[in-house]
Amino acid sequence: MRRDPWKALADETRREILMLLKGRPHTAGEIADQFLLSAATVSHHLSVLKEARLVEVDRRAQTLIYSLNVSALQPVLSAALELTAPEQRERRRK
Amino acid sequence: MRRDPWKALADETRREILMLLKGRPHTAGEIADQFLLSAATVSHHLSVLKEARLVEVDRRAQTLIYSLNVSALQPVLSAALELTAPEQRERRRK
DNA sequence: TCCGTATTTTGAATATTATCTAAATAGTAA
DNA sequence: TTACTATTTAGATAATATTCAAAATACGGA
Repeated sequence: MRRDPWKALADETRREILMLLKGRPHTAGEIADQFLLSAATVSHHLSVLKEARLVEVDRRAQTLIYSLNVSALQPVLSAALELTAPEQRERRRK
Repeated sequence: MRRDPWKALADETRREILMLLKGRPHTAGEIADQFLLSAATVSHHLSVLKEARLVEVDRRAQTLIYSLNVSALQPVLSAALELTAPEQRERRRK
C-alpha cells in the first residue's frame, strides 16, 4: 500500500521514531523499547512509515532492522519551503 | 483550541488552501469556490488552519479575509530539515 | 427594523486512525 | 520436530476526522 508522507508524519510517535533512526538504524525491538506503547502498536507505526517510504527494512535472521530514508522527506520539505519562500522571480535564461 | 501544525498539514485540501493563500489573501467565499466541497466543509478546514496558526483572519464587513502565516510553518520546516540534515558537528566556541 | 449576503456552527453519517491483547509467522538452534 | 526469540497480523474498540445539509450569526443597507 502507498501512503502519503504527510499523513505518516502527522503522528508524533512516528516523528519520534524517525528522529531515533536519524542517529543509526535500530531493530524493531529497540525502537519499541523507547516507547510506552505495545510492540504491536509500534510495529503498526513502522508499517505506516514503511508504506510512506520514510523507512527501509533489512532482515538479519529473526531481527528486522529499520533505517531512515531521507529521500522520502524531499516532497514534504519542498512543499514547506515553497509555502515559506518569497514569491519566485522569473528565471533569467532558458 | 490549539492545534498541531503537522496534523493541519496532513490534509491535502488544507495544503491546497495554503498554496492559494501564498499568492495573496482570499475571502472565505473565494477559497470555497476553488474546491468541489461545500462552503461549510471549507469553513471547517479554515478553522483547523486557524487553530494551527497557519492562517490569520481579518474581517471586512460580512467578509472574512484569510491570509497565510508562514511563521507557523517554521517548526515543521525545522523538524524536516533536522531529519534530512547530516549529523550535526559540535559547535566550536560557546 | 427587516432583508440580503457572507460565513460559521450544529448535528449527524461515515471513514480513518491509534491502540490493545491474542494469535500467527519467520528464523535459529537443540 | 520442538522450543525459543523477534516481530507482525488479526480482530476489536475508542477516538478523531471529513463531509454535508440545515440552522444560526454577523454585518450593512433600505
